[in-house]
Amino acid sequence: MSQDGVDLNTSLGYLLKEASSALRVAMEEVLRPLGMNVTHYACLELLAQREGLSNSELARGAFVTRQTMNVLLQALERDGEVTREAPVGKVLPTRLTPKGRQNLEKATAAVRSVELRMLAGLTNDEQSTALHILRSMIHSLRDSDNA
Amino acid sequence: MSQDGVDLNTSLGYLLKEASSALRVAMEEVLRPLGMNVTHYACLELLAQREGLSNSELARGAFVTRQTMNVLLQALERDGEVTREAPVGKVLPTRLTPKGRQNLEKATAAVRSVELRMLAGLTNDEQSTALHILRSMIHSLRDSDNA
DNA sequence: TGACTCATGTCAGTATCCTGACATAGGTTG
DNA sequence: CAACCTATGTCAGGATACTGACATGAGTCA
Repeated sequence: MSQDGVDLNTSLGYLLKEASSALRVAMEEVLRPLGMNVTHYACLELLAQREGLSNSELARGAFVTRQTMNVLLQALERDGEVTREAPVGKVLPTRLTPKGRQNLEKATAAVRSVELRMLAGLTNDEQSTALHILRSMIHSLRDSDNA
Repeated sequence: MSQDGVDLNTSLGYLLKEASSALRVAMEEVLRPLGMNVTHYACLELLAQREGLSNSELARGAFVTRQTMNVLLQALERDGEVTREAPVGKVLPTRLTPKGRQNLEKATAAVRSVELRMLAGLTNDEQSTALHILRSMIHSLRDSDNA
């Protein structure tokens, strides 16, 4: 262990990864008792906010590939949490079932408690500043993605 | 695609994941031509900042398991980027070779350019605020990790 | 209308990382 | 000193996500 505070603690990139990792661990922790993982939860949350998203759209929103999201959706459909009925062309719009919506509710509560814990030491001003900063970072990184 | 800006964009947790994902993608992009990935780079950077770190310490610093870091270190040792000589008890301190240090230099430059791009739209004040905010989040999440 | 381009859903194969388990070294406590 | 507990390095096995590739539907342009 030796020391704990080194130069790396002044790197925004490293801290970003560390924070994201800590958040992921905390979320997995509260979602495991509910039989969910982060991708599973993200998928349901996305569907709750925008009904009828396609497989590809969900994949982008959850930061996984189409293939990964596809196997997840197959499992969710098998478990009766979502339905994928009428193909619009080649696109398969997905919708939450009552069961899926119910599962999501418990998960949302669990995840919200984690978010509140994460924001505990921050003022409202700091929170909105954080939103602004993160949006700026994302925008700057995406812009020259193809550089 | 339909709309792009939804309610999810006000969730700090989601934006954190999005930013981290974008940063990871951008880093992988610039590291690939150098024959590195993010974990590989993180390992070398950690060793440059603190000589003689053990496998477990490196794993924690790079946010992977001991096993994953171990196979990476074996590969790095085989390629002559690091050395693991005198076992202190059971601990195997790792050190950078000149070759490893040289590879790291190029990688650091590449990664720094990504970080600068990420911070392009932010003032100095915003950057230090971001450091403060991320540290607070990490601290709050870690505190009750065993809850 | 026909050719072209792009995005989608899906299949197969592979790489990557993690979980579980074990023996061992170090430190602590009685 | 001995018994415990923790942390380390390592091995095997399995889960998870990704890359590559294919055929199909939608939109565009001549």
